[in-house]
Amino acid sequence: MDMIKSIKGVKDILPEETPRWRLIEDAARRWSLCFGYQEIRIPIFELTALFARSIGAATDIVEKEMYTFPDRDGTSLTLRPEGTAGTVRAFIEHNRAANPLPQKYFYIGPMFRHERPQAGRLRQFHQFGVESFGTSDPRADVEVITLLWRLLSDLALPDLTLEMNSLGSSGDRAAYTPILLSFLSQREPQLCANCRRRMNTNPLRVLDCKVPECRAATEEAPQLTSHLSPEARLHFDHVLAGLTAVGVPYRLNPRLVRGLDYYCLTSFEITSTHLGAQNAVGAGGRYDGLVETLGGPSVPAVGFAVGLERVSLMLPETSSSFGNEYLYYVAAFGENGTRLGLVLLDELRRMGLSSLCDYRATTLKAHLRQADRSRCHYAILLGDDEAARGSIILRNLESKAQEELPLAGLSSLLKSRRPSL
RNA sequence: GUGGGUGUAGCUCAGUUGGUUAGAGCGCCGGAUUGUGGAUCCGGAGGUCGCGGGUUCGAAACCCGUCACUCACCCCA
Repeated sequence: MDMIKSIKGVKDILPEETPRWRLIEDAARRWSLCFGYQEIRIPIFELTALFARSIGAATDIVEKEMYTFPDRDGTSLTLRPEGTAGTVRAFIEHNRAANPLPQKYFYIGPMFRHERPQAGRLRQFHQFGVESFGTSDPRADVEVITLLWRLLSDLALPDLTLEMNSLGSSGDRAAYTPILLSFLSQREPQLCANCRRRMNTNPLRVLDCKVPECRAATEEAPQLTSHLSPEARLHFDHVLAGLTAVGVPYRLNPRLVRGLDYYCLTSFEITSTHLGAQNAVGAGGRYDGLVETLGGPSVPAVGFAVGLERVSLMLPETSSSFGNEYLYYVAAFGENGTRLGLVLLDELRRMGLSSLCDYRATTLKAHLRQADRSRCHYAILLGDDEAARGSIILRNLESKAQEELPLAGLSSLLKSRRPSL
């Protein structure tokens, strides 16, 4: 019979790796709560229309990357490709805008996109993201960017760069696009085939092309940031000034374009040179119109998302080299020792003292080998000799020091030695 | 969707111009040590050589196809 294997582009996170994932997730939760963001848990599937309407029907995500399937009654459902749409939907559905604003949420969980897997890109991947609702003040932009920067810095990720841009209002972009197009059409022969196609589909993306010839050809292209409305310009200046004030370093990147339709004004991305081609660790921006687009009140919002696989790829080994550790190994052997050991093991665990035993082992030697391998700090030796004396031998597995202790009340005694646990 | 690279033991990999029974290190199990772990020594288990077809007296090796993994394009976190 053929072995059933996992689906292309999905990964098992094995016990050896879960400690590093907990480290990342714990840091994300800690920093979020510290900044006043509260956790929200939303479904991993939604009506397809939600994503089509929010992300943009013409984007790659919606056009060809969604896991979409019919429910039994025929309605089209989709595994979430990102977290903002569902968070906004929940915000509207529960009429959260009737509660005092601002409201700040964060989420952690799996997302799904049907792409060809490569380094740092999977079909099921994990994102941590935040959404700040109700504040159009640029300090809200500064806050989410600062949260992202503090988190990634805390995790000691190497060589991070924060890139900043402003996409202006939708009106600004509408006014700018023809200006850009007239420039591009002059240079069209120098552009790559992809960019000539992009001129029709998404002209802003031409500025973001990696092909050197395209970069050279667009070197002197008119920049969106020099065609911003006064309000958008002022907002952007305040965001940049705020970042400087709190000491978050950034680099202006006028070519930075976000792929999702709902972004406006502030747009940012944090990249690292340690990631291969998919070099964005986290990215986000402002999306003031999205809540209204999805049928809610007019509520400004700003947020970001972080790719946790990419964080994990960059996480220094030193900060995650610990494995799972346990306190006690109960080496119970012999007829009476085995019987008493079963009860002792349970008593230790009820005290909250992590304890292991390999029930296959019948000799002390085999027990100690298991105790060593399983990273326990102490072994509790309980054979028939000890059983007859009503005692155990507590062995420190690092120092090899042993002491004999009474079996009665042992778990309480050991607990009192480690009150912090 | 398009292109490149790689598929041999649980893991990392050798395997000569095609030649007998496919190897090593690590890991695993056991013994040396019948109540004391990690070190050492000895032994053992573990393989459809990704899969299918072809060439050949003979294929892990050569050819064709296919699948998987991987990197990159596209796009994105």
